[in-house]
Amino acid sequence: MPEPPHSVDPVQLGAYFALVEVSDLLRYAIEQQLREAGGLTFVRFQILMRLRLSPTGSHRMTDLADAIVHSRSGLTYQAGLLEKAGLVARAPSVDDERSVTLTITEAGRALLATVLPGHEEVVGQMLFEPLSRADAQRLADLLEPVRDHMRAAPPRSAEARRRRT
Amino acid sequence: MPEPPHSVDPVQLGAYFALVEVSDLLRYAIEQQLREAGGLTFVRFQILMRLRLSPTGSHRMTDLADAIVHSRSGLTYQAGLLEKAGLVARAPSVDDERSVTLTITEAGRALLATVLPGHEEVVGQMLFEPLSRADAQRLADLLEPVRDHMRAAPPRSAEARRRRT
DNA sequence: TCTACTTGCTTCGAGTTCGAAGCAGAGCTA
DNA sequence: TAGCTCTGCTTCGAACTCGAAGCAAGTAGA
Repeated sequence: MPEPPHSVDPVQLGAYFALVEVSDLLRYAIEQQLREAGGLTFVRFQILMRLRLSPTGSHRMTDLADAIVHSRSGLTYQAGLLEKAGLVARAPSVDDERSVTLTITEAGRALLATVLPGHEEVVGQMLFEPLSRADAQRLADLLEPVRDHMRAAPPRSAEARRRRT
Repeated sequence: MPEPPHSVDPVQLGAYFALVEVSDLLRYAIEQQLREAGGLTFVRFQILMRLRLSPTGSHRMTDLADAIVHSRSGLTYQAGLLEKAGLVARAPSVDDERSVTLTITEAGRALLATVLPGHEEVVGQMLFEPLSRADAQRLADLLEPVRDHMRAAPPRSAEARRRRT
């Protein structure tokens, strides 16, 4: 007896495709805006944002790498660029000589302030214009558990997997 | 009188952050699986899938570029790799001598067949494990209008914008 | 405390992306 | 049909990403 052709749930498929395309187009639009408004990429913007949101204005390299970029080397590169641009200061950590602490500078905060209104506008127009407040709430309620699930479950990178072995 | 510090709607912020992180982690997990299962990247996988879904098994370069990659040159590069790997055939279009038509080969279909079960498993585990069927439906219902809105609204790329001018 | 392992970051090379520039085929207007 | 413009793709250089390898600082066990 022939197997049924193993069709995937079309609802899941629709959600999956929409998610991929939405995040792809959103990211692309964001990159455009950040580039034009302040010569930033999305990755650098995310690093600055994370630093700014921290009470101390700083983070260790590793923590940023895990959160934003999928490799340490990638973060080293970006940190170098941000430092060269004066948006961030790099210093060895006090407690651990190996560790490097990144701190956002005043120039970094200023650039964020410049760029943020446009950023919010793009996100608002692209993502939230077709969504009511209730829709946004529903979207958050759906995606936040998924995010937590993803964070918990799998090795985040081959590097992390290797280290874990 | 001082302006209120212009706080963004925290619900929207949560949905936005969750979306970015979910799609980022999902994409990364997918890349891993595709690489290990068949030496594919997500971009190449998407190109093959789109070709396979077409009744003729083929598409023009431009259509693929608009859908998957944000530049023509990026697609030229990927098409070259896929052709070299024998997964795709490249031929000038019949009706338009400038245009190039990409067609998936038997080898391409076979590779997709090899890779797809694992792909579905990853997506199922990462994205849909924490979601009920009804949740998946809700997610699709939320994101599909957003996707349509994004497709309609803005120039997709600087290249496209320039062309339009 | 000496040795072996682990951790945190950097350097390097390979692969991928984009936009600018360029070329050739198609289409339009006089 | 000659000349202009537009369109479709490619080539090129610059920027960015990753994983492997390497180094130095910390940690744990004998």
